[in-house]
Amino acid sequence: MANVSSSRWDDQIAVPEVVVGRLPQYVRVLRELLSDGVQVANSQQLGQQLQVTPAQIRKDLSYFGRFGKQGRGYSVVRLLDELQQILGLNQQWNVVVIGVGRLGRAILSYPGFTPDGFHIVAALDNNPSLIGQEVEEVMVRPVEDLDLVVKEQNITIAVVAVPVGFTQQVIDKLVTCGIRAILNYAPSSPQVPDTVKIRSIDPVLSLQSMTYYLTNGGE
Amino acid sequence: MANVSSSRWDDQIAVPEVVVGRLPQYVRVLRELLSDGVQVANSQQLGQQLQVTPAQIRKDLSYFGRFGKQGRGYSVVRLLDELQQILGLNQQWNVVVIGVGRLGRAILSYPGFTPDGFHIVAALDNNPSLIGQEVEEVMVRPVEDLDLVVKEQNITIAVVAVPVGFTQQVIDKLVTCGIRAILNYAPSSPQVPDTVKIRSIDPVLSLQSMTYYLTNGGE
DNA sequence: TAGATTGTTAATCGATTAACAATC
DNA sequence: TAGATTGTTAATCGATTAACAATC
Repeated sequence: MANVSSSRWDDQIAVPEVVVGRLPQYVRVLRELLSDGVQVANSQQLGQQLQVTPAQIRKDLSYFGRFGKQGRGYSVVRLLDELQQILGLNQQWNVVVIGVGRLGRAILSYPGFTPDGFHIVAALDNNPSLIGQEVEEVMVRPVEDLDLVVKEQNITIAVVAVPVGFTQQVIDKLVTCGIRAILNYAPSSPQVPDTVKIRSIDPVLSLQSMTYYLTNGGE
Repeated sequence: MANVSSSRWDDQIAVPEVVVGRLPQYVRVLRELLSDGVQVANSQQLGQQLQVTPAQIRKDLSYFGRFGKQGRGYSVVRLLDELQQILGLNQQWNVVVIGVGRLGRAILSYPGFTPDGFHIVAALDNNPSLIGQEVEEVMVRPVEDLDLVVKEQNITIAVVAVPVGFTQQVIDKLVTCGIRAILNYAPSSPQVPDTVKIRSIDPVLSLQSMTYYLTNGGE
């Protein structure tokens, strides 16, 4: 019942960004539970693991569908699969890294991306002495080839690891090429149109927001 | 006037965590303005740079004091210095890195911490073949020495770069040693008492929250 | 069936924004 | 002084939590 067309979950209600931000954490916990052999979990148990209230978990999930069973809870495999589907984690994503300096190389050699379906298939730099070199099985190409590389290799995500002064111009180029998801490692907050998503990895900002508590309040 | 004791800004009102989280970004923008030779900026201009409303900037700052001049705006040097003071950025912070694997070494060689006053003065691992080695001018010591090292070198911040399975136990040890600020690079969400601040650097989570928009909504 | 837990609505809480008197 | 912009209060907006009927 109540299956009238106007009640379909994806009709109008936009999902708040803060909810989307929590889903990957749900996925992580569900994977753990799955590998621990847990078959069913209720919102109470999930909430405990995730440090959020059970009500929030149920509310968050309700934006996407009805995945639980009253009186029982959620099937771990089922919920995991649904969330992975929703987030697009059941597919491969091709990634280009811009900037093959110290940081760029660390990113290229980081083994944590591949198991989650993020494949670094291209690396660009404008340093002539790097171009043509092979780094972690990826050939370094000039930044001018960006457009070409993105099309050729069906790339949808870019990781930016260039010096801070070049960040904005590189990101502008990425946007022009049609890239709509950017992971920025430079200590800057570049501007993008709101059709494009960007996340910045910025350890110094994280440290600086903690020293506040070391300096003041904390007895 | 209105300087009665009960109206002092730091009397009761706790500063929301979300406000503290924005201050380091304010600092960054102010530093840019300073190096561009800008002497005065109003909340309108600051808001533009930071992509927030002028009202939010004024409100945020009002938690800490009255730094502006009506009709003019804020002195860039003055405001910068005040915020650096509030965040504790005018002092040096000694940092220990736990885990000297691939990631730990990348962190040790990252040049972005030092200019902001974060000095990595110790590195710990439990791999016997690493102990005693010097990495980026820091001698690797066994994890058992943690307590000793923290005391000896007056360390207040820890960076965790151990494999995910060891994260929680390492963090428990840090908490026991009195560390109250932790930067965690492992893909996990460790539990800490709420006297301790922790921030996690997790590029995969960031990517996963963006693929949602690549998969669905984005026309 | 009785017990448990969901999905959802309504109440609460907190953060953002608007508005404006104070004042440089 | 007139004009501009702050600091702050009140209004709005949005997110979290509580509560409970629906239902497994």
